[in-house]
Amino acid sequence: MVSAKNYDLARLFAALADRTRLRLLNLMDGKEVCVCYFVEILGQSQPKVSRHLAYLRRAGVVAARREGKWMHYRMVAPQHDGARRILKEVLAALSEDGAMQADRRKFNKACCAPQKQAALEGAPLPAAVEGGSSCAC
Amino acid sequence: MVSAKNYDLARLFAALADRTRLRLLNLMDGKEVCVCYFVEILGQSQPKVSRHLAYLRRAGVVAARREGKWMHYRMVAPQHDGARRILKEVLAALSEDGAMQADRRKFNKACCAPQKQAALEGAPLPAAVEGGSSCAC
DNA sequence: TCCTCACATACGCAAAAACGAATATATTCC
DNA sequence: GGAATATATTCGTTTTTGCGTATGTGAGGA
Repeated sequence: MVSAKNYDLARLFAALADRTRLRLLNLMDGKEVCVCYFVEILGQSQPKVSRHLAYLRRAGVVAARREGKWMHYRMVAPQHDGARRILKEVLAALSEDGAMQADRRKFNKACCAPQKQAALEGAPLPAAVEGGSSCAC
Repeated sequence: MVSAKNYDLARLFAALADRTRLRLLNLMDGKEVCVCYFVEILGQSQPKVSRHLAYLRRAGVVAARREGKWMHYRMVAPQHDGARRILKEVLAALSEDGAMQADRRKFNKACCAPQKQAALEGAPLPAAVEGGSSCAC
């Protein structure tokens, strides 16, 4: 794929320059995830999560899809070669971070037994996105 | 080298989330550069350049060395494996950006004939840093 | 010692970002 | 149609960032 010229890297980094957004991206890695899961796993207020997702969407890093009452978010690979490579390294770095691993563990647990968490009763399960793997259960 | 645990990636990205700072890093790639060169090449005010260099220094991305009246800046490879890999991809991406290439060309021209630019008369030439290459003249 | 040069920092301001709280919107269910 | 649910957006405020301008600092030269 050919790189789009004049990609705004600074804008990409601004999107990455926030811990909450990095946590969201870490959870979205390889999966399409419902907002309610983000709220549950991060333990942050719904408006806060929603605002950060909107920021990522405006920066072109993620895309959203509606399914009934639920919204699913997934990462989108940038057209720009360099940006795509950077993002790949970012996700790799996140996967080695202790706090991010804790988020993933919590996510898997919730994903395997959503009925245990009142807020996730009936919510659509995260689904693997092309090239990614879903929950291990 | 072992990754330092709990590296603050968001902080790194904040340092990268500014076009002026990306231009500075692009020029510093593989070289140790005097502040006066930055000012000349970027065409920005000296306090502005100095402030952004200070920001990068506080973020641990660059280090400074005094030589008489002059200050030389160079990049420092982060201890953290992931951060180092990310930074490497960032520099690679920058090197493919049109505006960054223009900066580099201007830099090489000034470096080869500093006497042509009044502001660079007598200023110390950029020097290659370990693993980098200096000016091509 | 005083002046100049190269650079750093302080100050005041404007714009952007982040947040909690409240409210709006879209969809489903009854 | 009306209530309930999931999510988005707005509002007011506080914090952070970036900038121009002015000033401070350290080193070298006369």
